[in-house]
Parts: sequence; structure tokens; C-alpha cells
Amino acid sequence: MFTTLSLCERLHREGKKVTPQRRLIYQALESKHSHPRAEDIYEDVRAIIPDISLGTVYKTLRELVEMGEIMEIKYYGEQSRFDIITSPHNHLICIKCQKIEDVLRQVPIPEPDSIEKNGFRIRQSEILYWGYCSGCQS
Amino acid sequence: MFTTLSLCERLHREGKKVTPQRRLIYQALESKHSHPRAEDIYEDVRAIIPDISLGTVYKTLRELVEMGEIMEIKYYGEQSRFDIITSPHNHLICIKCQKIEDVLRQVPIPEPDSIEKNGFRIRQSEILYWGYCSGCQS
DNA sequence: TTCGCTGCAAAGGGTTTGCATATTG
DNA sequence: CAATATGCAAACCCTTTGCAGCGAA
Repeated sequence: MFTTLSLCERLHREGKKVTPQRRLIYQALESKHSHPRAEDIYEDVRAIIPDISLGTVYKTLRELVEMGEIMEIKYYGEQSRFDIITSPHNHLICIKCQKIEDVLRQVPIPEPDSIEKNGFRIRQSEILYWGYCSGCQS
Repeated sequence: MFTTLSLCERLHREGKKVTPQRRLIYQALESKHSHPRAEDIYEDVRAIIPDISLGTVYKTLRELVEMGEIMEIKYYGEQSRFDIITSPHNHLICIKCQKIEDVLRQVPIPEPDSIEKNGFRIRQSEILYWGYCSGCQS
């Protein structure tokens, strides 16, 4: 997982520029425990730079995905969510409010046998648990 | 898993109408082994009814999802895919061509412990295997 | 004949893109 | 000063919606 500092160093190393917008987007990502949407980050940063554009947020998030520093998630709902943890873990997904929570991997994920894989080369796997979060049980 | 016949009976039972468009969309879904997008179904049906509209395909697929007869999948890529198998199973997803294949569930999926679940009530779970399909290994 | 369905075209919503201007290094 | 970023607005793409005419029961 990145830190704002490590990202700024990386920008510098790669000849990119450390702008207030980028730094604040990094900080907003770092401070969120949930899996924010672009708009969530936008709102956070807008509290400090009121006229930042949503486009800049999207560009910066896309850039981070391409740098491998965050991951994009689109299991459910309309908007993409972003995950700052790039190492393997599982997810709880609320069918009602679309909240996503992380689950540490306690046991290795069972692999399908070679007949079933049908030539597929698996690079990563994850478990999705669908259900209702504590706030959405009625 | 539905059959075209069972769906037509259900339409009849619920006061809906059995139209050639619906019947052909059902057949197209039934005949596809992959997880088709709306456009894939559209192309199939268009071979027989050249002026069917994409809108009708979308409406019919949405209706089937709401009837619980198929499931919508949006793990990856831009477009939704549709899964005619509604019983629990896992998925192989090709990172390159976005193909999705089914995997039978050989072993039950490990559950997170109650501490980690954090009040979540799990209704269903599935494993996603990300990688490269046989045609996309280079 | 009635009511639901279709096709068409427009609208919607999230995300990306192009470009002139502003900012970083 | 050169090169990259930003903000703005328009463009994009998939999907949904509204509506007049059509077709199933």
C-alpha cells in the first residue's frame, strides 16, 4: 500500500509533477477505510481546493491504476470503486447499500482442477461474499 | 436454469405476452455457452428478425434479471454480461479478452470468521479466478 | 378490442478527451 | 523557460426511458 510520500517520490522519479491536487487526492485515498468512488474523493478534496475538477480526480485515479498503486473494482452498482490495497484479499459486498469491506485471507483459496481450468492460466483469485452489511438488515 | 418453454409458460401465467422477439432472445441465451453481452444476443436475434431493436434486447434481459431467471455480471470491462446459471458457481475471467468461464464448485467456499464479518450477513459467495484464457497466453 | 410490446430516438449517467491556460521544476 | 497538469466543456459509450403504433390474446 502506498503512502502520499512514496507516491510523490515516484512522481518525481518519473519526471511527473507534484501538484496540490495530486497530493490531496493521495491523502484522501489514504484516509478512507472504505472503497471510495471518484466522487467521494472529489468531495473530500473539494473541501480544501473548492474548484478542483472531477475530471482531474478521474485522471489521477486512472493514472494510479495504471501505475499499479491502486485497483479499480466494479463488482456492483454503477460507479467504479477504488481499492488502495493491491495485495490479495477478499471482499464483502452489501447488496443493498453497495458498501465493500475487506476480508483478510485466512485460508488459501481452493484452485479449480486442471480439467476445469480448460487452459486458463490463473494469476490471482479472490472470494466475493454477497450479503447485507450491519446497517442494512431489515 | 430456464428453458425457452418454461419461460413462455411463465409469461403466460403472469399475463405477459409471448412474442417472437422474446422467444428468440431466450433461445439465443440458451444456446450460448459463454456469458453474452446484450449486443451478442442482439446480433444472434438480428439474423432472424433483422429489425429487432437493441432496446428490446435490453428490456427483455432486464426483465429476466428481475424475474430471477438470469444474473447480471459486471466484474470487468465496460459491458454487462449475463449468466443463465443462477445456482452457485465460480468464474474464470480472462484479463485480456474478458471471456468468462464457469467453474463448478468442487469444495465449499471458506467463510470469514465472525470477527471479520463485522455484522455482515452473507447470502451468497463466489470465487473469481483472474488470468489468461487458452487463447490469450503470449 | 384491449393491453402489453416493439422500434425508434432521445435522454441519462459515469467516465474520458481535447484544448487553452496555469503551474511545476 | 519548457513541459506537464489543470479546469472546463464537449464527447463517449452503454443502458434506460418515453411514446406512438403494432400485435398477441
